[in-house]
Amino acid sequence: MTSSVRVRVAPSPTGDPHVGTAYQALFNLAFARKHGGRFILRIEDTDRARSTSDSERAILSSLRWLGLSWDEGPDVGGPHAPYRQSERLPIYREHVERLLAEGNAYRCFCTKDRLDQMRADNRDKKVFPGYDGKCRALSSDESDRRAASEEAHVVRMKVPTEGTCVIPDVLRDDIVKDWESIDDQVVLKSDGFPTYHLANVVDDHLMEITHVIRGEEWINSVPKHLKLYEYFGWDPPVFCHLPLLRNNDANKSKLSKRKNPTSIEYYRRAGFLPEAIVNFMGMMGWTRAQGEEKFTLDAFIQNFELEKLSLGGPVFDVEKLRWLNARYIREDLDAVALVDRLREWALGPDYLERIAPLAQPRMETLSDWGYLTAFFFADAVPVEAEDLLQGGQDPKQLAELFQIALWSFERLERFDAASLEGVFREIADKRDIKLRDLTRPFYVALTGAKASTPLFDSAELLGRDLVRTRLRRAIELVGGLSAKKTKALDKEFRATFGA
RNA sequence: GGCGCUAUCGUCUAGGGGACUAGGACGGGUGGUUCUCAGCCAUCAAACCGGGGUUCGAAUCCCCGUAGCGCUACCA
Repeated sequence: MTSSVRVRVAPSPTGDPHVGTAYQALFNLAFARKHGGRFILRIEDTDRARSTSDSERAILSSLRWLGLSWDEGPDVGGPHAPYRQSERLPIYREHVERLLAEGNAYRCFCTKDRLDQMRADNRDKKVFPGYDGKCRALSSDESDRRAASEEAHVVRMKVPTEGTCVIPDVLRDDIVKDWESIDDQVVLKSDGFPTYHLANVVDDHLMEITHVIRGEEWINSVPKHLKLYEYFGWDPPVFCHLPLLRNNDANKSKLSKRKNPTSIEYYRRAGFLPEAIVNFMGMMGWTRAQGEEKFTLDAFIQNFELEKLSLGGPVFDVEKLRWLNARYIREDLDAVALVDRLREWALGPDYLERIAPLAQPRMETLSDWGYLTAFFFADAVPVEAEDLLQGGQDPKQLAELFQIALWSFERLERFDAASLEGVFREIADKRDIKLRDLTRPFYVALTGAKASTPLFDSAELLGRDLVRTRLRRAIELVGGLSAKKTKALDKEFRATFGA
């Protein structure tokens, strides 16, 4: 019947490579391989403000490191290139024109203020806060005239105002939603870029995607997508919405970097093996009844059955990952292979030669290398609260300083020594603390030692993820920050350090 | 607030009307092995969210609650 299976993972390059992306990539890949189909990587960089090429590079390299390889993608090409949405703008434009011409979409000239006001009102009235359709009523003459005079506008698709829509899903019973609860979605932004919904549908069709396997957060958007398929006269793909990975906190909220390391890069730096990570992600979905939990990617693919996935959002439990990782180290590597892995990981010349200049001035003998640089090769570093508080620091204030630094680091475009120094100088200035008094506890938090290699350079080499994890741990060590306190501090931070 | 999804040990899960005294794994406890530790072995504690139905029989099907999550953007 249908042509062969084609699936895709479509990350948005707006941050660190997320384990959730890898999780979805794994399930898509397994489904494709199981059915002899193709697995495609598409970059959804339609958010001009947030997308970066650094992020795209990092995502590609992380997925490749995990061994989740794709058959078509921006780097390897394929019959439906380009695979980067920012390079497909004319295609989207053309489809938007068609929607407009056929009366299935309209230009909307409403201002942000008006929309905000409208949503606030609707929310107060406790009704669905969607777009009220003001510009839907515009005559085509007026719409054309205003567009011709270059008045800023978006294009919205028309969504029915009554009746119901059925969302089919491989893993659930049909989901029924009232059209009334669905917005006239913006499909083309005022900057000429498409929104996710339009670009996604157009590309999935053009790239002949047969099964859309993606995160649960998209379920509520399916009606809009189905409508677009209908407007274009296309057959929709099969939908399958995967549960979202969760934090190990009280509420089990959607996995977020505020609470957990979510960057694949962190796990790499912390010394996890790619095959263990992939195995672990495979375990989150189902396990064989009495069976072995350690399995290769090939075995996972052999036994893969999309329909058997369990739907409760799994907690990403690093403890269990550690256990699995330990088994891979013990059971799958001999001494030679282990040394190879270590070299690949951090004991190769690239990393060592960057550390060397920092350690060298402080070495009396070669053997000093060990204690001077140990923290570069660690995940967590052994620190006690009293080490952090030496010099009579107030624990609460110190926790705040760590947190402020953490937030400042997140805003940094480049995580390099110069930028880091800038952050510390700014904090010292704004908080009226001498730079050396400010930095002292950071040495301890990051290196586990009172004296060590220079802070800014060391932090750069450590990288964002390890720095973040160690600072977060330091905050906990000195007593933590309550949710309330964090909120207040965040407000103060935005006020003093700029929004 | 509205709408949607989900619900088995602390965690990942098995289970799809009787085989459930609810199984496995992580983590935890105890004991053994070992020069220490890790490992390994043995062993213990630990769950069907609540309430109603349906049925001879329900973790499994239905309904109602509750809770968690998600969506509710010119972010994806």
